[in-house]
Amino acid sequence: MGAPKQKWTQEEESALKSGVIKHGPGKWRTILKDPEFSGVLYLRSNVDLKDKWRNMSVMANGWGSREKSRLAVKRTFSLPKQEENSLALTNSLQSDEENVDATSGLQVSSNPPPRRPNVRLEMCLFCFLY
Amino acid sequence: MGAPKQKWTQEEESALKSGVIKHGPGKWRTILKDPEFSGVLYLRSNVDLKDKWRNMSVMANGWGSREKSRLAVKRTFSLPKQEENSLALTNSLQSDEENVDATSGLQVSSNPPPRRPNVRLEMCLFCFLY
DNA sequence: CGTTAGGGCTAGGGTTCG
DNA sequence: TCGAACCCTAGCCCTAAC
Repeated sequence: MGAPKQKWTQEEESALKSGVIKHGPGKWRTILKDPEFSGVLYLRSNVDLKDKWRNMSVMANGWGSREKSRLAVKRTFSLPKQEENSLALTNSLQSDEENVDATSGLQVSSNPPPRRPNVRLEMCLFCFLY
Repeated sequence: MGAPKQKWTQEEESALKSGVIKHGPGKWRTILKDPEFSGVLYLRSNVDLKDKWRNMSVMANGWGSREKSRLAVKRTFSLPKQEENSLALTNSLQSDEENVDATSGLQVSSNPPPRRPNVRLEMCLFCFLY
């Protein structure tokens, strides 16, 4: 196989973070085409960016489920209405509850509506911490 | 601790080998779901299959009980050529030239593997020798 | 058509057990 | 000490939805 496994370098991670801060999470293609990052990420696909961001986000909140802590923190919470470019980092982060899958009501905010960019809390959280 | 370490039986090993020959190495889930083998391997996971195949391959290469100095077994022979994947068990290891990244067809057997991921040389070798 | 979100799978390193 | 069995998870693939 020509590409055994392409590990992410520090530079690539940084570029990805910067890209997310600049364009917002979910804008993988946009980040990729941004001349500011394309030099570093030129051998990554938009899907790669998405996957890497997912991994980074997981690490950012759970920090290693080394142990047995079945955290399963499936925060499917979406942030209430928010624009692409400006990440609402000023939101208060609700303390982690034992949220049992939010199939029940428990909408975070007053705007559960049609649909939104699907910005997960952990992503913003990571953004916050980076 | 509740996990007494389940040693592989001869039947299981045979089923695994047959599965690899039929579906190709790397298709652990496929092998596991194949009714032909699921009866024998029903208490193994796809990861178990992968791990067992790794051990078997190592032994087949003779690296097993001789010197651990072979850290260089970091295979992935970066041979400029192909030597990629060839589950051409029905014919000899074909030596076609293969472009680096292409997802060219090249189906080998009548059972077209939609796409063959990494088939490492040692695996084929083992397959060949078994 | 192109893109993204999310689930699923594998590869490979690491760890445990015998 | 060594090796087989098992765990962890980054990276990658597949698919649906749009």
